Amino acid sequence: MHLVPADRAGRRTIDGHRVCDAIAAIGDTGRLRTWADRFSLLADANRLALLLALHRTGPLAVSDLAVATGMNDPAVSQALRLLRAAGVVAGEKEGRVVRYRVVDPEVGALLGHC
Amino acid sequence: MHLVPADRAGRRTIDGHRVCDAIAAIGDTGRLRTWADRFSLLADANRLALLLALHRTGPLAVSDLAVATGMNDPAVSQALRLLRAAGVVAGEKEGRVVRYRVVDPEVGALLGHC
DNA sequence: TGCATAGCTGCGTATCCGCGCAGGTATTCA
DNA sequence: TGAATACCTGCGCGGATACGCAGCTATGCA
Repeated sequence: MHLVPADRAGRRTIDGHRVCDAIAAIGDTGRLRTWADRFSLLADANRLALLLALHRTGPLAVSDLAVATGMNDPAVSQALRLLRAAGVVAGEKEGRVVRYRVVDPEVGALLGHC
Repeated sequence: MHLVPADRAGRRTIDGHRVCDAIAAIGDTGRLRTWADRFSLLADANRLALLLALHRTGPLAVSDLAVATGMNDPAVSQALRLLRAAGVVAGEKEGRVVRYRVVDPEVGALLGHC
């Protein structure tokens, strides 16, 4: 049960076994980063507004999102680009209109809490 | 059904009624900010590690959290101060040791997803 | 073909935030 | 009483980022 990495093994602890439990509870670093990044996408009020609108009312065009949130279109575009790069939303082009929707089920579940 | 504020009423829309639906879906601005702030607390890998450790293994001392996460104690203290100010965690002093735990049920529910 | 609209991109800036470092306070024990 | 320990705080820096502005591309229509 020596889950403490070698570079921290010399440090004093209060409850050694609970430290090991905590390390096990934290789990893989990559998984941790993935979730932190996911939460980071929801941590901005404007992005959260966009995602809630898409999650609850279905596919919406960029202009409509801009009007609904009070942002101007470059800001909406930039936010959507970020979310699209993260695989959270996807856009479907119909003529010169692009309608976005939420495609990440994990994020969808988180949005269900708000 | 004129949910569009006066200052944006002049802007063009693709689907006017869906814009109103979206505004209703976004809801109150204050509630939006509250949730964005909540997600913001989970958006940092180190804070998320602290919270997961506390959530899954119960009360832990600051030093033990520092060893478990690889942070040094000032960083842990500062993170815990932030979380305590937000009402997410609470510390109980026993002698010269302070053990923290998660007290916000909303955040606890979010941590259950990771 | 010419014009208007929907959406995207690059740039510069202002802001925020997490962390390391040094030092301070409180509690325990010899 | 003095030393060691657990925790907290202030300061300063480096990095990330969200937004406004200007300009670009693509599609539809007269």
